[in-house]
Amino acid sequence: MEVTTQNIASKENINTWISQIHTEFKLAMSVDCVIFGYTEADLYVALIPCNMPPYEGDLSLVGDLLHANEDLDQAVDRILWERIGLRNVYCEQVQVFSQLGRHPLGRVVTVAYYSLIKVEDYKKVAPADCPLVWKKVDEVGSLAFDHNEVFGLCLEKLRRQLREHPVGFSLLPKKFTLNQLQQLYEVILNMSFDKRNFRRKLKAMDAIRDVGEVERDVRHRPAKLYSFDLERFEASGKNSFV
Amino acid sequence: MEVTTQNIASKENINTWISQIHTEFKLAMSVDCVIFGYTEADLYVALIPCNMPPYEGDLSLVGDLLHANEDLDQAVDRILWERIGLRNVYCEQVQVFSQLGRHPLGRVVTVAYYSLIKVEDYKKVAPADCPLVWKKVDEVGSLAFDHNEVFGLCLEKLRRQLREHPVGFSLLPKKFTLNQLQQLYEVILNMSFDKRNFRRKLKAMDAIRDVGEVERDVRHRPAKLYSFDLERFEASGKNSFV
DNA sequence: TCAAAAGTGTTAATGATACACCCATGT
DNA sequence: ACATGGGTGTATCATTAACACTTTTGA
Repeated sequence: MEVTTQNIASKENINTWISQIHTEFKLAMSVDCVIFGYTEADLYVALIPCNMPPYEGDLSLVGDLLHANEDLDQAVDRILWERIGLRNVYCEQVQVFSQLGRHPLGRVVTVAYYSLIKVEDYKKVAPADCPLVWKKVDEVGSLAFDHNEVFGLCLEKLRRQLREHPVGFSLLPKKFTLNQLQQLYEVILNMSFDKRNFRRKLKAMDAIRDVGEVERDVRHRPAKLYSFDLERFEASGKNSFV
Repeated sequence: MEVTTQNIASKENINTWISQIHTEFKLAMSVDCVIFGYTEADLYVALIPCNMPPYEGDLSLVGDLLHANEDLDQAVDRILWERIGLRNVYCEQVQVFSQLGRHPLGRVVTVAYYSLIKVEDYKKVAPADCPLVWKKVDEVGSLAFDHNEVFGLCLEKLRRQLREHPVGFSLLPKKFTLNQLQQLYEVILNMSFDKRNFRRKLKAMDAIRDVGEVERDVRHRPAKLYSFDLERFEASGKNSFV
């Protein structure tokens, strides 16, 4: 930290604020969603062809401008509804990108969010004319704008959150087997876990509850079903999943 | 996650974007800085009296509008220079607050940052007419706008970062004693550590280097001086301080 | 010689990792 | 009966937490 002589701002008053807010500013905000799509085999990200010079032909994240009558969280919900056809999707704000010149058409400050959906849920409601492209997260090529940076940060944050918070359960049925849960962690984190250690740790977390049922119609020993128990997890004060 | 029928957005094209960016939007962005001031005894936060109805008389965080020719990081640097008289201050972006109606004068979306300075550095350059008020972080009362929420999140993030990243060294002289370092962790995290365990852990991190000197002019056994060694720390791949 | 803070090791408890076999079901 | 995935326990190692005395300097 450098210490130098002072340079005090001229004091603003209400009138300068009002005039600045209403006249000086012509700035747009957008939201860019890193929509992660989960399957039991892989983690994907939703991309769309970009039609804006100079990025025509590249893929970009799914985004839109913030409207005047909504806050950012509402904008994310709207975008997911309009583009993906899903509501009540798990979302997290990640970071703001405000670099001058990041958008070719003018001053657009964007806020990155990630969200988590099941690809199968999307498939049920996917529009025929929808240009969405799903790429495996480790096969994302060069994206439009600064979207590679945005994507990278969101993937990092997703993985950090998954390790420390009960984030993944929105991707499983209400009742799930422990193997489904482990598979989810393995796919998203791109690593593998020892089955016994994974189970021991998970049970010690007080986050899941045996619902007393088992799988049906499998041609092997049926697995017990569990459900996520948010109350018990929060009461236990434990943290950090794996 | 709820799956329902689709509601596809009408496709936008470049022209709609351009017109939206340039006409629909009249939105201001601001930066609110949670400026943490460190002394060897306490952690403070810098506040200023608010002169904006309906919050006249309350204290608020130090903030300003984002100017047209700067990005957010630059705005933070400018604010710290104008208000505090310091440059090259450690800063981290924390979160965006975009709730409708959060600002009484219009649509202002704010981005929260925290920054770390030494109170003594500020005192050297503090302007006589400057209305800055330093409050201990656990004695912050009710603040203007949504600034209590902003402050709380920034304090949380500071503490998380301090535990996991080499953040605190900007608050110490280039050469410091291990007790100074421990005191810093204790003050910011508001907890105490065992001296031997703290040292063992810190040395195991490969983050500090004995510079072969000792304190002068103390009326007790002089402590060895250490310096932070960023290169060695990054090379070691270790993480998580305490 | 006294006051004041610096410095240093060991033990116990806890948590993490590695590892292999039997079980229940459908076909 | 066999193929398939489900389910379980123990031993080792690494990490963390608790704890008290001697050392060096200035006054």
